[in-house]
Amino acid sequence: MNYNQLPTSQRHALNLYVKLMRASNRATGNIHVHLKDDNLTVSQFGVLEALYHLGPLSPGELGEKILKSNANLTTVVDSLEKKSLAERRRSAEDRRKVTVHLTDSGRELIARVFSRHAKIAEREFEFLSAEEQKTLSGILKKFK
Amino acid sequence: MNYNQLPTSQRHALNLYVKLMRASNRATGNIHVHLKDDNLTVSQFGVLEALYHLGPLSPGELGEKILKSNANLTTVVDSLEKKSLAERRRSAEDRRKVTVHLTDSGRELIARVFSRHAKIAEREFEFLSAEEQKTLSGILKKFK
DNA sequence: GTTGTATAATTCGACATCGAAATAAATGGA
DNA sequence: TCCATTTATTTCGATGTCGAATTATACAAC
Repeated sequence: MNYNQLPTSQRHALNLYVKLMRASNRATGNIHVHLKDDNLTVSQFGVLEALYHLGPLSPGELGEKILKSNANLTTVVDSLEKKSLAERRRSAEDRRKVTVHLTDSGRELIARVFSRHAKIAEREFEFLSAEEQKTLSGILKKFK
Repeated sequence: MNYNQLPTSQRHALNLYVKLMRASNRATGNIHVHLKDDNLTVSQFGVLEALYHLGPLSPGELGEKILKSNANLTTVVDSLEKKSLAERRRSAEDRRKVTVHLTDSGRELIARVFSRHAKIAEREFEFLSAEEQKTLSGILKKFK
């Protein structure tokens, strides 16, 4: 079976889809490598980073940030608590609500890891010219 | 802690990274939804599709195609065999080698699912103009 | 032939992830 | 006040995924 039988627009869309996956996969892969040095998963890093830059958040909010299910957030936060990198605090006014806070050692860790992450991200894209990066960014922004 | 303290190039790279993840996540999410109708995971679909368009492949080759580990391929192929969508054949010349083949019902299924997939991919990107799609494709091609 | 090295796939153990069900707490009527 | 509904999170069960170790086979050098 051959792709050529497809309408052009579909063929182009499929190509675009594959390239998009390949690009994001490559990026994630490289991140993954450096996170392993500090024994963090991508999700754990995502949570720490969100807390670092946005302050305490609920599991629900964290799920939206890192694009994972609520159920999964429970596990991720559990693992961060076990490593004493973050902690849950239950709201006194509304006891259904939980906010997740960085601990001192969590903050110390994410500061270090994030700065490395930023450098790696920079390297990751430096094969594109500033112009290309700008164009790419402009187009990707339209994905909602 | 604030992003603004970072060098501009790092800030831009981080933004780009986030946008890339968001875009690919959105795409995968939509795929996922339609695959569930036929009880396929993204990996299972990837394998079926590769076999459909490229013919019989080894687990190793399939792993490269769908960007998953060899170990995982064993599981994915197992699940396809269990559903009688694909089957392993061991090479007679070199008995270490295995090739995975579509069964008739596998071929029938992937033909149907792939055509739906192509339509969904088309819809997925139609919010971008033909011009933008072309530009995006050109830049993403540079990711190797 | 025997041994060592390379290669292909699988097994194993440890997590990550999801959707659905369960739990807990707040809230807004009758 | 009590009940139904909504909201936030967690638990549960099933899969997916990885890296490392294992198994099976081929091949080359001696």
